[in-house]
Amino acid sequence: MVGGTVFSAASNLTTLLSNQTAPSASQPIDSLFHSSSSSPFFGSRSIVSFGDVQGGKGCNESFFLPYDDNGDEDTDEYFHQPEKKRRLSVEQVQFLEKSFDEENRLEPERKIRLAKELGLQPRQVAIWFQNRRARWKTKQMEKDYDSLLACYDDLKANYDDLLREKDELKAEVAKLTEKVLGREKVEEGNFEKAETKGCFQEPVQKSMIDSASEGEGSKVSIGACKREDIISSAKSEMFDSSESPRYTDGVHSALLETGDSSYVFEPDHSDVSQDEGDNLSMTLLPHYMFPKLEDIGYSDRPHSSCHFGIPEEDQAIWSWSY
DNA sequence: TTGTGTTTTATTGCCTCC
DNA sequence: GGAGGCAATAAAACACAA
Repeated sequence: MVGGTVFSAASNLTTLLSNQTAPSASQPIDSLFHSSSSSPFFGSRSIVSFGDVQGGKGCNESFFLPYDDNGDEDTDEYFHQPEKKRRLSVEQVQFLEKSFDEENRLEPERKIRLAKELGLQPRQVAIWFQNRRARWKTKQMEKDYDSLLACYDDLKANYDDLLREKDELKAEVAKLTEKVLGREKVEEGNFEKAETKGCFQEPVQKSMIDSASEGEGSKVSIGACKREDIISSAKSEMFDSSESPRYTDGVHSALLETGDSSYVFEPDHSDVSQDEGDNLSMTLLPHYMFPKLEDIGYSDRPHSSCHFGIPEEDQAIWSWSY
């Protein structure tokens, strides 16, 4: 990159020159880049001379040799040394962090101003912001990942509960059906007996059927009812029963209130590909199972909105905006 | 002291926008 | 076409265990 090359050359030169001189003597060189010399960060710690970066540890010390200490020899040495990276001072970084918190984008004027205040090259400030944005993004992705993982765990637990509940309901339906059929057989036997005896007359049969279909939620008197009627009555009895302890939460009652029992009685996909969890097929799951992330406390980023892609207008799965 | 992993600073190449 | 942003990467600086 052209700019980078120019900068490197310039900073190389200034570094070399500053290494030849005492810290205070480097200011005239700095002023080539910075018109202001009143910055608290300005002077020996700028791009041209990082004297005490990180408390003077590491090779920064070697970059800031004492003025009266074999200067000429080192001058030649450093003239042939490529530009080295130097870390910004704690104060500089703190200042930049504060500025980044205010606004993570740099307008040209702000960049110049910050550079002046910190005694850095504008390009250094720009690079710092760029790298800082990259770090922020990485952190944000980690956070997002954790949140999504938590969401997934919740959903999977919910899904497993529903599966278990569905199995229980199925078993109960089977049990009731069996019971009803048993009684039906007995009644059929009695009916045939009675019929052969001729003690059943038309009006009586009709009244039995009427009473059976009238009594929603009541005990169905099983006689000449059709098998389908009986089963459906049993089902409605089962679901209408206020004694049932299972539907106490909003989710389940909402499920039943829809009047759409397909969630419960739909063909059992889970039995076909029952690798639970791994085959957690979002498309098979009802809407209520997918809370918005905000609803579960995930609102870290103002513009983020992860809805897990569920039916609400068929939002795309996993897509959210920054 | 040294090897190794992590963090920070800087470069490069590509892309988008004006 | 130039400026600025980003991803990928290099390399220096740093931390730390052995």
